[in-house]
Amino acid sequence: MDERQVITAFGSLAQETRLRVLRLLVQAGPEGMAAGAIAEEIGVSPSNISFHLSHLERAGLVEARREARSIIYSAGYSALRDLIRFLMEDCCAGDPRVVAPECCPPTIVCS
Amino acid sequence: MDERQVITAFGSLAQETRLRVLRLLVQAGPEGMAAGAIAEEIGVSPSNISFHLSHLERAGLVEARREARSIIYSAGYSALRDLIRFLMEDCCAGDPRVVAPECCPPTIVCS
DNA sequence: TCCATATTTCAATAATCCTTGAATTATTGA
DNA sequence: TCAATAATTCAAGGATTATTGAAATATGGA
Repeated sequence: MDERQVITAFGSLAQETRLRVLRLLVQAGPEGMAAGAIAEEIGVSPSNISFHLSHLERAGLVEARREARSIIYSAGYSALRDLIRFLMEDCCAGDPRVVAPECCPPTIVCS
Repeated sequence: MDERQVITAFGSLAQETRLRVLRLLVQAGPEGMAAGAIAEEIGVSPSNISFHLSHLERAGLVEARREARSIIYSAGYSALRDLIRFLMEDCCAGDPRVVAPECCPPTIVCS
């Protein structure tokens, strides 16, 4: 993941609708949700959700698959992982002497 | 950390100069760096680095302290932690049955 | 106090991004 | 094939944001 992709990804997350969509999909899990269901849940128009889902997809933060008439979106967990890695890379110059609890991102697990 | 703060924080990271500054400061560790040194390292004007450092500070992503004539900036590690937590909160609906490696952010430590 | 250093603030321009509704495409079932 | 559903694309607007250089503020040393 290069700098340009990371900037696009953070740009995606810096917007109310998209941030809500991504959290919704993170919570929904790998099964994902249809575009229409997302739009209804978030409370925006079809055209608007499409715009924001495209943005998130270009950033790699969500994945899309067709299922009958619907398009199902799910969170791009690996991109989220890469994003965090990019930010914290070589934290504290990798020097064990300055490693402190405040330097480290949390360990988060899904349960 | 509420939604508005999170959006401001991601907005901060969605810009080349600020992203580079934050990574530089994450790597520099808690000691931090003077504004002028950051500007020189990144290659931007004093006025420009000041604009971006203010943005990062408003977002809570960096902290500032005065030391003689310089103002020293350091990474706001706790805000970074909160950001990740906000994104991954209630991942996969907290259902252990759907927990999979792809749902979890990485465990990153500083060395 | 006076000067040099370090950084911030300000105003103006340029660029980017979000929203809206209408039109378009793709899929399914009658 | 025709109609209905699901989603995307397009163009125009209004709003937000980045960049620049000049002026202003704050600090430390002579």
